[in-house]
Amino acid sequence: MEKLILIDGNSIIYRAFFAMPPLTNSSGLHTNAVYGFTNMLLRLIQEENPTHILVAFDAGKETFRHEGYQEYKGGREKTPSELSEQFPLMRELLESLGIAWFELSGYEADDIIGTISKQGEDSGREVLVVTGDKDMLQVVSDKVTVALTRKGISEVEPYGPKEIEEKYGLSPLQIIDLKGLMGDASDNIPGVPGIGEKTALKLLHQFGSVEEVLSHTDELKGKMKENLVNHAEDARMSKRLATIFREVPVERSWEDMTFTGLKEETAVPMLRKLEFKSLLERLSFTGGDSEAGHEAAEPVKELDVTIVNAAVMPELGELLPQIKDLHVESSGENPHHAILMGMVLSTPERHFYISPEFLKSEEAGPILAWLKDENVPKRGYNLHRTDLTLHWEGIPFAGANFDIELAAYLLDPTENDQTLSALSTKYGISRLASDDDVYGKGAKFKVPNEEVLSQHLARKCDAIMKLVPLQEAELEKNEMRSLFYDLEMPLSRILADMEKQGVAVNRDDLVELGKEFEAQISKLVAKIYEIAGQEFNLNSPKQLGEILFDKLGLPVIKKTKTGYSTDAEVLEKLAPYNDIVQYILEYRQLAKLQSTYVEGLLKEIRSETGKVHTYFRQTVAATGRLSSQYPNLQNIPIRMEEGRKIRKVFVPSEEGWLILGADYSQIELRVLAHISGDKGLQEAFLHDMDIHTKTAMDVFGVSADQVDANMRRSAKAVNFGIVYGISDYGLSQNLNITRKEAARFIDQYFDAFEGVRKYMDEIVRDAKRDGYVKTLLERRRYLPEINASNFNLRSFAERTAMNTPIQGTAADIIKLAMVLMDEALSSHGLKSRMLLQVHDELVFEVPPEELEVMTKLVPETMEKALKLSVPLKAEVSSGLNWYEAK
DNA sequence: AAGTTCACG
DNA sequence: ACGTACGTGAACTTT
Repeated sequence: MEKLILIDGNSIIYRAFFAMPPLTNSSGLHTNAVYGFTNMLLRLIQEENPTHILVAFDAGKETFRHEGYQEYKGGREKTPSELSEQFPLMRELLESLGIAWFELSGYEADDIIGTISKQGEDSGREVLVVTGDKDMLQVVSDKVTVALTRKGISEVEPYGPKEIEEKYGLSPLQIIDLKGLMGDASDNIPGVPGIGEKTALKLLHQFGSVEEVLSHTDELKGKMKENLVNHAEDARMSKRLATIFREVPVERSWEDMTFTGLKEETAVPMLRKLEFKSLLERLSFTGGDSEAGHEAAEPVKELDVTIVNAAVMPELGELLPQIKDLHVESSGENPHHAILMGMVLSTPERHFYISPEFLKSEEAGPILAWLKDENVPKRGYNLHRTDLTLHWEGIPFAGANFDIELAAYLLDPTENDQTLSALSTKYGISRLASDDDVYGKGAKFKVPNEEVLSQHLARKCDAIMKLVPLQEAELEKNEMRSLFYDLEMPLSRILADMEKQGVAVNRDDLVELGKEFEAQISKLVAKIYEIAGQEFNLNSPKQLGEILFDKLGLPVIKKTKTGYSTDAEVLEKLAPYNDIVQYILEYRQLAKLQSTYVEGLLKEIRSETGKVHTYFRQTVAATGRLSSQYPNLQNIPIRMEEGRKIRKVFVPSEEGWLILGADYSQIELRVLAHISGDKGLQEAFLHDMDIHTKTAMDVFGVSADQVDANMRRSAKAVNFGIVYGISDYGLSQNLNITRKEAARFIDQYFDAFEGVRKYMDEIVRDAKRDGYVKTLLERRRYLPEINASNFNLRSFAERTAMNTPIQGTAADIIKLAMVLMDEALSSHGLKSRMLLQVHDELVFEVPPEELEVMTKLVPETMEKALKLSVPLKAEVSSGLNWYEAK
């Protein structure tokens, strides 16, 4: 016998919230309502043993009931943010448990339940509705039982036709009439004044329905008669409002609601994230090893680790073909200078520890062959680092197939602790000591003896093996398999190749440039000390502040947490008061160039190669962008001529070759045109117009030739603001205008680009509902603060919701282009090399005979990376160095 | 380890 | 009214 449980999600989560004491997980997320709801859900499943389950939610503020009666549900307290932030969590949890949920704009959960219960009943199935709302009793029948919550949510009381008759002396449908007469304060349904439950029941027992009561008012008397006559229309309307609509266009099939058991593989990580330990135990989802939950009680069992030596090699050689999991341990921040500490290869039963010495010995041949075989799929943690570490040891590595760190990043790019230890805890697999605990941190770092080390590394490899299927299930659930396997995994190998290649730097020219800067700096310092009347540490904002504001008496424009602000923005405003300010600004600029770019870059040049080898981090930026370290080659100066000269020292690594750069033109605004569907913006890009001029025309309502430089500048700032998730305050700061003027600009922009306005509204609304936003390629970013009551936190999350799909999709696109470019270079047999990515730009070094083909191939490949409703455009240029490739 | 400033997209 | 533009990394000073 099939049995469906229908749950009124809103009703239950509200009741759970107020019934449960406050509860947060360790990251401060409120979870009490989710906990209460889940508890009840699990109890229901256990007791009722349903074959189908659906949780219905209200969607949107406006429902069809508001059409006839604007005050419907008026006067309600705003939902506290501690509760509203739990809605997205609840939906996510339901999905991970494998329980269907549904909502439909314009309808309440009641109506969805009314509709589905009717369908169930019509097809002869048994239905149990769970809610805290008595209105729901109207759907009761032989087949449909309504369970009303009692005492918070800890108990439910089932109502069939018999129970309703016993309690009220009414039929289920008469519940509507009851509500029509007595009203409902919580929904702001008026009813008839002076008539409460007692009177209403008396009337209904006598006449049967609202209509009958109203047509027999002559048989009544006194105040009650008067009220009924005067409020007849209120009574009819109240009845209409209380009537559950049972014809909702529900697009959920019976199969969609099938419940065959909880989905352990996705439920466990979610319950772990919420830190619902008691639920995990109750479900005996302790996962793999049993120590989770009672860590102290059970001793951690030793893994079977074999230290590999010549004698063990034959045995390992036998097993190699079936090994997929490895962990290479190395120390040091910079992977290009990492020190190899050891390696573990694992089967489900056994772990093989290979010391650095053995790996470099003659006997390790089969292991090296295994490592470099691209047809052997390998799974590990940060295989990008593994590749680089081994590379500098002279050991080729290929075949990366599943990277735990990369998967963790895609599943939650804002989580900053993605260590194997943290992931083990999160997914509830056997505990893994943190590296800091095993090695000590900072100056205390020490490699333990081989027995301890090999055991720790084996545990890591064991964790990798266990995490793979869990993360795979989550990637699958989030529809991220393609993003992971087709984009990020291939890209990680490409990045490693680019980094190994490195970029040649002309050391002599850089030193020379440093001398020029030095000469200018010492002149400026002398002048500054002269005006100040004393020497001081110019690099100290504190000392500088004392000179400027206390000694020279300049006006204080802005303060920081710790004292006077002396940033460039403040100094610009102070410039008219004293010449010293201009000198300080110039000093700051040159000092930055000298320390970060001349001295900093010189330190990063590898003497053996004369190159810098940056490390592109693929798992840090919340939007999906890359970042670059040791050195950062994504922030080499370009805006100011003095700094731009730095680019002259980045040169081809081979005689006669050239540097070629190609950058996307307005990629973010093109992405916005695509995802917002705004016709005007799309039109502009289809005709390849100057987008800032076009914006100025539409915002100021003028023709192209009427747009002056200032209008274009303003329009450009507005466009930036739009991409960043606009706010009047931010724009006013940028353009140095009042907030009111900025607000007017924004309004005019949205009037001109209605599609963009609609997108911005919708993305924020979606984020509030789902708790996350997505890019075109399904990259996610969770926004837990989107429903916060704190204005600052919430506003920040709202701007992030607007910006991330744009910036993130642009990141997706250039990553796609890199994968395509890598394929194109090898399929065309070209010698040209991809060296750098700078968010919307790719940099190559090219032999002269390939310049022509590359000048065509690179922009073409970038432009076809992803098909949008507007064309992508890439512009290419080349020269003897990076400065000239502009 | 945190705060300030500034380089880039 | 609330008070900030989005995303990074490095150098330097102060705590």
